[in-house]
Amino acid sequence: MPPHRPGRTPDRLKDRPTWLISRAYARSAALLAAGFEADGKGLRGYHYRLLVTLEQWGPSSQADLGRDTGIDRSDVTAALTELESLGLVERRVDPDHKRRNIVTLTPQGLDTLLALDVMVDRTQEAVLAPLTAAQRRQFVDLMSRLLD
Amino acid sequence: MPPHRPGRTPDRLKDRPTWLISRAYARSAALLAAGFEADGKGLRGYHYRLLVTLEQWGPSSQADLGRDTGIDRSDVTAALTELESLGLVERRVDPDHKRRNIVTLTPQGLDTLLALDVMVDRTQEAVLAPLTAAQRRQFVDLMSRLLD
DNA sequence: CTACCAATGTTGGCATCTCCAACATAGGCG
DNA sequence: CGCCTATGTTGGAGATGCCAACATTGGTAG
Repeated sequence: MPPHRPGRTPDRLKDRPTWLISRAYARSAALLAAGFEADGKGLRGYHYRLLVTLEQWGPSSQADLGRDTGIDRSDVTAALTELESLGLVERRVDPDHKRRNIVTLTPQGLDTLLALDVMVDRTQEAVLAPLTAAQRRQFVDLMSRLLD
Repeated sequence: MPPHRPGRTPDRLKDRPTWLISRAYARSAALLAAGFEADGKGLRGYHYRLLVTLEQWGPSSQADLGRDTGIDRSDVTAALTELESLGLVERRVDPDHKRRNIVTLTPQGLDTLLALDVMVDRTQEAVLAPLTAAQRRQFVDLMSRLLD
């Protein structure tokens, strides 16, 4: 996976945040995709985000999962169907609000999440490799501000 | 355009560089897409990257353009065909290396590029809005290091 | 209480970006 | 001369992100 062999990056681009962000995303997404691929269960970023969110806040509605993960309602539906067919989550109708589904993480779902965590952490290391520890802290700080 | 109303971002995600990068990319890409859309010529990021690169280094082969922009050869071909049909670039066979195309920016292509530059610059401002001037410099510096 | 409005889950579709495989052609190099 | 590589092209694929439309369900304003 050769993410942009640096040919000759034009001046107009090389300092533009949108360009830097898009290049960093390309690299980071490729590394993550390779990690998920190596894992072999056919899961992708959307599934991981959903598992993480369920572990953090427990049973949630699909709409909440969408807001928490930044995934569109329709894509939440599709990803959950896949997770459900793998036995990693369960869906049931909320008895108090019949229009709502309550999604629950299964024990197998938690196991899978913990295994993926290891891979994801290794990927962070690979992405941040060029930075010192202090620079990494700065990076996380600045990126967090950017998303406020 | 509501890019991730911050529902409740899980702790596992909120400090992970890959997560931050993907969220920043989603926002930045959406802003850029809106800008291209408003511009109305049906151009997208690939076209802009190619125009910029041609302006910077003059006539180039498609393979060089691909390396410079991080765009796959096949996608360069498609995007150039669109730019050519709009009269923004010209393609001709290199007389010295008949397997190679030399791509040239037309005057209309330059005009279009300059107009897009204005929009793209405004977008940088929108993306970096939450940061101070000093933080913006830090951000560009750290992101550049990340891509070395 | 009723009528309207909002939220939810679902289906289906679309655009962009990225990458890959295969092919024919043309040059370079042993 | 024969092999290997670079180039341009075609066709395909997957991941991400969005949007529209719909039926259902709840809440709320009148």
